[in-house]
Amino acid sequence: MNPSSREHAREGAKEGRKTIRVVLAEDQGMVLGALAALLDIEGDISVVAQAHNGKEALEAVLAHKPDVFITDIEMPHMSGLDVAVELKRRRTGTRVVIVTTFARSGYLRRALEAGALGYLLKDMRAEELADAVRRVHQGLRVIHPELATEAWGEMDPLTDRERQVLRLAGEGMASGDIAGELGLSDGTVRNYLSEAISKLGASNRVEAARIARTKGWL
Amino acid sequence: MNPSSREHAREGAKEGRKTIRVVLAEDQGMVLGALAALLDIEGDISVVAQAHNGKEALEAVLAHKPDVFITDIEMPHMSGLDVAVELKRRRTGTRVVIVTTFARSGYLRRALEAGALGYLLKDMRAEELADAVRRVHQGLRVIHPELATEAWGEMDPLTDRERQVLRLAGEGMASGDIAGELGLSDGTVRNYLSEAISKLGASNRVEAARIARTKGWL
DNA sequence: ATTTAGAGATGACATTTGTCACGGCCGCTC
DNA sequence: GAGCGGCCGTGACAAATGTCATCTCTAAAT
Repeated sequence: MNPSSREHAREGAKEGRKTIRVVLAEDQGMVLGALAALLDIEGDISVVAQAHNGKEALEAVLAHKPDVFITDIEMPHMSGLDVAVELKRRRTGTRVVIVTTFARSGYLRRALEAGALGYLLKDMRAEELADAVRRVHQGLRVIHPELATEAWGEMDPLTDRERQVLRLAGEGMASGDIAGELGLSDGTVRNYLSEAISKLGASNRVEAARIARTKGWL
Repeated sequence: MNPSSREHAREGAKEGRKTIRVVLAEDQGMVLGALAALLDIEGDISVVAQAHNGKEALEAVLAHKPDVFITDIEMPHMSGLDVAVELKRRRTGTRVVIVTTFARSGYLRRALEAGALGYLLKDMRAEELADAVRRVHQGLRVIHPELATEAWGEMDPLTDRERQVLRLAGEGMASGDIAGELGLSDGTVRNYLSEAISKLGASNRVEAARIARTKGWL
């Protein structure tokens, strides 16, 4: 926030061997633009493309081959995690930094499995972002401190069906409707819900859905 | 209101225009810093203070007497709407711009009642923010286009009790627990819920809570 | 080959939830 | 003063929900 300490000379914007090329993805246009502005202030970082959703993001990364790809998780069309998985599969050398609102163990685990090097929360100080980008660019891992420590193991105990049923129940659908939607019997749906409620230590479907949601399992 | 305290008549801006002094409030540190960076790029806008929550924001506005106050809604301690209400009560001349994720009619209505001149959504293009600030500074009203049109009347049909009960029910609490929490009878709680469900055209408490939440009535 | 686990189902049962009809008590307004 | 609407309660009833035991079938793991 002090523009006076800008001793990075502008001498070699192009030939300067050290500019880190970045692609940014974030669905909220205002935040996207603001983050780009924030990073562009830094002399050694250059935002080469911005994307408003997962599909655009994937295309942008493949087209520009940036050093670092910074992405939100919850976006239309394709989540940031999905994009990370796809990039890992394609073996692009791009390092991935996840920037999200949610401190959910499930998200962090999936991010690391997808090969992301950075996982940061949006309530971090803005000044630390550029530094995190530099660290990740060097191949270092940067995890938000509150998440890095802890026994953030807590595996998801739900089976696919349980998760599926619980998600619909959390939206307010009745057991019968869920059964119809998934082609199951009414009793089966109630069984799955009962199991999920018990596994999560809840006392009804709504609380169970709430718990699963906050853990990032839904 | 004619505050002639123009001691800050710095002429850093190339044009003859005086700089617009802004206080920013937003709970996510990264977004806060990024928006500040975005605005500081503009020659005629200067961010004089940043706040991470409602209480800080109120103090900052009272201390700095900015031309424009830009704030998120959902923040710890005090919501942006609460701050706006308090500023109106104290008759500070500061113009208020709400910047939020949520396109909820209830929020918009309350913002306008609180005297806010701007109501913008975060998925707007970032470039438009500075322009909105300038417009609001001139006393013009700037409402996000998608909200400005439409029959965004849709008054909240819920009574205080119904809202209160529905909020707890939406968290997963059982009727009996809600009754205990609010010092009511079990049957009364069920009556309120039944009323709310009927008013909102839902078919159960969960759906009712979901509907109320998306409308900004909860 | 045997065990284990997920998916799917049924029937029975107790509890919770949603609805309705009907009271009462306030405070406001016409 | 009568009427209205919010608030609070009761009792009764139907429907939805949650729990349990028990059963089949299939695909993996030991």
